[in-house]
Amino acid sequence: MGFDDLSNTSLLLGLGLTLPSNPPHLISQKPKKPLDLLCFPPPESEPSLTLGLSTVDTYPSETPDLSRQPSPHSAISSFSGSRVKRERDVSGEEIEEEKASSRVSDEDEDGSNARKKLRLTKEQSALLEESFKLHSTLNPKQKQALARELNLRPRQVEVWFQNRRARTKLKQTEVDCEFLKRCCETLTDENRRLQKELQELKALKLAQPLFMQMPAATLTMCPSCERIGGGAATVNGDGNSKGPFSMATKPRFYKAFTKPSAAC
DNA sequence: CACGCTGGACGTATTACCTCA
DNA sequence: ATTGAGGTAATACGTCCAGCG
Repeated sequence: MGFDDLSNTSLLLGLGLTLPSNPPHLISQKPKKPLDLLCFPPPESEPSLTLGLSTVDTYPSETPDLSRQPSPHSAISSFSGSRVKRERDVSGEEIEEEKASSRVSDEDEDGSNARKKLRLTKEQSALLEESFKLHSTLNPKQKQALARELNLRPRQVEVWFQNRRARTKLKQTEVDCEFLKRCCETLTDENRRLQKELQELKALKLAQPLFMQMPAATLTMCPSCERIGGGAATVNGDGNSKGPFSMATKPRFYKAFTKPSAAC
């Protein structure tokens, strides 16, 4: 995902309590470790500051729609009591599978124990990718089937999925980081511009005699926010509004809003 | 040949669940 | 019925390092 893709998305900046909003596949699973902090949206119901994209497709590989397919444990959870037994049975199969697999062995032909690097074929990689798109985690049956299909050991399939998850997450983190950096730059620029505007307005106010100041009715209003005079927000003598969320209650007649504030 | 990158493999920590005393 | 210990399995994470360009 490049930043070109982000151009069509709106930015969400929120501060407050977030209700648990775990994706379905996480709800159906047994609760595991706390989710990664970079997960969007934040899963914990604590006060949080979020900055994210409004599009749901932002993290396709991280939050695949697993609600339509069995998650690694949801398929087993309905068996509750026999869960471990079933998994152990499958693990037994795995051992047999590993013994039977002739493609890779822990030892080389010459008997040395050096770590031999497996190179997956294009077909194997493609099938694994395809499978990962469907579900980023595998239940034992799926792992078994995939391993059989690929002529690999289940352990290799498992490792591949582990690495794939980790590296997908890493990549996404880098993208998020880059995106947040850009947001930060933009907001810094905006802040600088507004500070400058404020200074100029103050200077203008001091320079003008009181009677020459424009009556409120002639002031230009920001067309997009239209907050002047609206609502219950009151403006004190300094132009500062009272109330927790009011802003931009002072008209901005400078520069005629050639560059309306992003806050509007 | 050296170097950096990619990705397969592994070790460890954590968590959940089960069995059993 | 409850509880705590021990065992097992799955996953995340960090790291190593072979192989490749």
